[in-house]
Amino acid sequence: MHRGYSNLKMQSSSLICSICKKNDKFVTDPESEEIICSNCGQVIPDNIQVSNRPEWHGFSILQRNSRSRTGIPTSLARHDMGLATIIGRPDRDASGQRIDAAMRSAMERLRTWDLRTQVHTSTDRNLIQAFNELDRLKDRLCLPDPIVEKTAYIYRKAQERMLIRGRTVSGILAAAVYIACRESGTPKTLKDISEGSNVKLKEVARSYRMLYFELDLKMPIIDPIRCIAKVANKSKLSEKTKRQAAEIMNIVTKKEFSAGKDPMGMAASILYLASLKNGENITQKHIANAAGVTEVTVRNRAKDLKDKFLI
DNA sequence: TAAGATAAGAGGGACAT
DNA sequence: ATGTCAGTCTTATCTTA
Repeated sequence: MHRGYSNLKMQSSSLICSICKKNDKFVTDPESEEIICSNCGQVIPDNIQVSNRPEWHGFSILQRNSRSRTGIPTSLARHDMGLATIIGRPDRDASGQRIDAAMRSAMERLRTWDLRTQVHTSTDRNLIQAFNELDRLKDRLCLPDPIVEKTAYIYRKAQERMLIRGRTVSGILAAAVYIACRESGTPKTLKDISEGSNVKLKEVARSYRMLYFELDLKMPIIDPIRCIAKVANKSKLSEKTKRQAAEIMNIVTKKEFSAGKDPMGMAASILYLASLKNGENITQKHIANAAGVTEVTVRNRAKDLKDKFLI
């Protein structure tokens, strides 16, 4: 059985993650163009110290090779957590001698049973199906590994509590991804996930609420500044506009004006107003598109903001 | 063509029955 | 469990500059 490495589009960059200080592998969110650390899942700020050195030193090629760690890491996102031993197809024994036909057929039988017992229980079969799907989801949504691990952890919990029965694997999985994103502060909307996973928005939302209650989750609220960053990057707005929008967002959030409003809608309209102030020609349509809300929402929010804050 | 206005409808939370 | 209500957002259509 081949267990491949992650097929996420890794980019080796000249950066090193400022949060976990360990990692120089990043994935880029194609939508928002945010750079995300593949180790800790944090979004990397644009202006950051550069250093692409590994955290260890190698004084010779030999040492270098011996110090780089290889092998399949253990992962919650494998039904056996990547720990299983698998009987291979050897035609030689441990000392390198060819093994005879009788032994080979015995090994073949053992191998068959070995494989059968590994995926024996319905739990295992369910997890295998789910994690295969998670693997595809990872590519579609460009999820960094820590989010994948979190998702797998949540899914396992749901499985343990027998919450999957009578519901679809994809629905629960999509909801788990959403929860994982929320927990790590990655601004992905239910809509993003619904579109990436071919699960209807309604079902993702329902599954999410179910998991939220059943697993007793405490969800951090979405940081509205993150939403600003996401929308601004996606719609290619200038840094200046972005900064001003963030300031406005801070004020608005403090006055609790944004309570109960869609944070993406707020972010979109604030960016719209900020870009007008800076003389950037940006249409409501463009910004609404980038935020995944309608023009009408942008208009209404913008109008409210103008009225209340006289911007 | 972009922006504003208006209306109908969906879906979910709060609350009462 | 079910119904109602206010508030939000979406979709669609029309008007205005």
